[in-house]
Amino acid sequence: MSIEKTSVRSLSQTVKAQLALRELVLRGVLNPGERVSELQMVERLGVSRTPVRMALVRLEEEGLLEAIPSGGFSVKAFSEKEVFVSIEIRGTLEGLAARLAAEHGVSRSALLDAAECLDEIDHVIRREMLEIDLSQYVELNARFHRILIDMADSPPLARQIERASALPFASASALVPVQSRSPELHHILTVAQDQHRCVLTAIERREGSRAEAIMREHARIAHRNLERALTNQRDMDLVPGSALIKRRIRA
Amino acid sequence: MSIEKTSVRSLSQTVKAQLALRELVLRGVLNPGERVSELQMVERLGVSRTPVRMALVRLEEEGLLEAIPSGGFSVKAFSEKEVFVSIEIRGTLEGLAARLAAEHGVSRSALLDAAECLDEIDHVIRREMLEIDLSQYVELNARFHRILIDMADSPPLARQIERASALPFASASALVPVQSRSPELHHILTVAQDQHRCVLTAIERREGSRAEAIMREHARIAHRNLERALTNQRDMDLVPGSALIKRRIRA
DNA sequence: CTTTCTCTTTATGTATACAGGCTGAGCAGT
DNA sequence: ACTGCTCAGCCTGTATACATAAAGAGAAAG
Repeated sequence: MSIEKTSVRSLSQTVKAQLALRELVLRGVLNPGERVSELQMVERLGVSRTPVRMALVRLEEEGLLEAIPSGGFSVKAFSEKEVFVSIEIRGTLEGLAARLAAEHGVSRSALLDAAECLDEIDHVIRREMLEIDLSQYVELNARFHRILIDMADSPPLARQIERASALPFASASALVPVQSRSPELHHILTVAQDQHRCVLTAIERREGSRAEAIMREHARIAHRNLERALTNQRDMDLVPGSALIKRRIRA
Repeated sequence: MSIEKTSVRSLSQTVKAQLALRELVLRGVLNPGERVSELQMVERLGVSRTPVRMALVRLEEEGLLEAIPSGGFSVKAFSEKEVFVSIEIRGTLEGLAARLAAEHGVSRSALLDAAECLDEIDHVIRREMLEIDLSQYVELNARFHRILIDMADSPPLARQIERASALPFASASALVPVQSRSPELHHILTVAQDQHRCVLTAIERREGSRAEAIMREHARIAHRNLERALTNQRDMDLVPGSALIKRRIRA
């Protein structure tokens, strides 16, 4: 988020390489399965081998690359099923976070922060039926999810969720833009926002099991969005990292 | 497992450094919070800076180290709560795996493999009431959990579980040895084994929700073991990575 | 006696040279 | 024409030199 504001000059070579390389992978410039040669990246990114190497290791950790047994890395390919499971994993972990938050109880101020965030989302959704500012929604949605994870107050869980969300198509608001051309857009956002409200209420009332169930179901909205994109080819460009998904022939 | 058989000579310098460094951290030679200097490790491990650096990055990914903002890494410290949550995360993910396996359905041969493994565990447990070979139990237990994860047939999930189990005290059979001196040993193993049987039955019958619940509860046996070790100081040496856990004063 | 500033020491980040192994192309033999 | 082998090119793993930034010690000033 705020890291974007940092000037490119101030970034370390490693971070620079990591960002550039991730972009290359996500945009599909590097094809899935293809080997990523260090030297080629050296001349393409303009940094030396050491930072490139570092970036490769970190991108493997992120799940965008995979290690080749004989050495080096290749661009990872994902089956449709793997994408669905990745979303399910994220939802499950967020569900756990919501349950922990509910069971431990959370501070008044955290609840107020969350509620305020939801009010802002309401404002974005209801402003006018048409022309919803999706980028604003995406940002607020991400913020709400972040608040929720903070409520769990468990660094290991936060870390694990972060890892699960590192896959470009698995993060909380990655697939929201898929609906941008859909007539159901307003409908789906309304449902999602209701889940937001419900989970917050559940946490407030210490209803752990309910909070967990809601967050799981909430993540499945992403399933639907993905399903939509897989059916309507033209919506696939709205899916981040779609270049990595190996399409199956669909009836 | 089988990697242990590989001669040290054949291992890459990076892997060698990684193993040695992990050992140093786990045995508490390096204290939590302490900075891990590359150069010191170079002379202690007998490899050059590059592999040491690589090992540091990988151990950070494992969760044993954490990056220092100004550069470098330090040994991570875990609160008791964080350890409990780490176990809960592992259990939750294994629960998801069990549910997926149940819902997708599993091949006959996988079910037979699992059943055979459980028979072997029975054999170990029932052999004689006293003197159970715990190391054998630990290995078979790990094998069963592995089979279960394979049943889910989801590389992303397997990967995530692997990550969650990377923390030394969070893995499936890490805390089993804590009971070695306990009179309840046989009792607890019996209960755990029953859960193994039940989850397998649930998967076979496609009872996804039940399979999930059982695996979650199964992981909570580790909670109990940890609680025991935290109460009885003398059992703490049986907890892997206990050096990393910052004890709270207990009433 | 405490505090602050400076200087020295040492840490990491980066670049690059070197060695060993893998891959693939081309050639020879069947 | 096909198959197997050899060799060359390239790629990664490793070591190390250099630059820059941080941390700590020591001295001087308040």
